[in-house]
Amino acid sequence: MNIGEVADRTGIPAKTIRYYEDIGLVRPMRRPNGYRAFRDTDLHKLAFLGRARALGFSIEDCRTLLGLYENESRESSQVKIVATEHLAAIDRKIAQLQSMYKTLSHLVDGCQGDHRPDCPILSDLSGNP
Amino acid sequence: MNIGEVADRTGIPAKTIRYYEDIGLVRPMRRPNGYRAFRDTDLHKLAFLGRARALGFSIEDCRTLLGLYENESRESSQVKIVATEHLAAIDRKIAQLQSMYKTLSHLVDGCQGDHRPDCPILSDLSGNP
DNA sequence: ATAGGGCTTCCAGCAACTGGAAGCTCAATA
DNA sequence: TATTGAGCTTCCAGTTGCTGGAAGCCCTAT
Repeated sequence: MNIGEVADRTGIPAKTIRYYEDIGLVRPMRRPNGYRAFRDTDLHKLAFLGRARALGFSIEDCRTLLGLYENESRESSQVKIVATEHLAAIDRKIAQLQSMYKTLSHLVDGCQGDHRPDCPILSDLSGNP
Repeated sequence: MNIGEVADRTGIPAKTIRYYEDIGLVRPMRRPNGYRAFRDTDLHKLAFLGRARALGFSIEDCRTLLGLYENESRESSQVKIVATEHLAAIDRKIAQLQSMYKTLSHLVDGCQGDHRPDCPILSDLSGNP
């Protein structure tokens, strides 16, 4: 399979697939003409990566997970640790965004949004109590 | 004021303050010895930036907001538009993270986390329905 | 005089791509 | 058969918002 078809089938842009090869996440064969030749295993790996990335795992986490996936003698606890830590990070991020949302939505609600310059958003940002 | 004191008082690292000068967000004066000399207005601007960044505004948004802040003839509607769009972006981000959280927490819950290799997290990532 | 801390600049690197240029290859058409 | 045009290749640069480090000047205190 050429890179274009792999891109179509996985939904991962060709550019990104090349990047993943660059950083050693996939190692497709090469044809005599220099084109990458993807096997089904490469396709599966890329689909795996696509799903892991969609769940927000970092590239390094993806590398780890892919390694565990291909390691017959893995222990599910190893996978669970990675996923649990990521889950906690997501949770922290959500909390942080919700805090921003809360603050900002109050400010926005208080802003008239008219032709006059007075604005509680700017007041708050400028340190006005 | 030297950069160190400004950093202490605003909580913004000196490195970051220099970076903000680089990209034109602040323009401190210079002493004859080459040191940056920050006035109170610079301090206020940096504090403003710190708060805006803490609310998740992008640097470009910060530039806009700072411009509006300093513009006597602004209209609060201009501020409100920037803030409202940012609020919507935060909302989208929260929704995305919550979706990830939901999926991943289900998978984590289903994982035994023991010495055996079987793991629903990897099964899911590998495309197992 | 010297030690230290603070200040300066510049260069590089992080994550995870993405865009673009220059150039080769291949399949299909005129 | 010659030539399009799409698809492939590599490499370099840029994105966002810093952050670290090196080399070197400045200032104060001992």
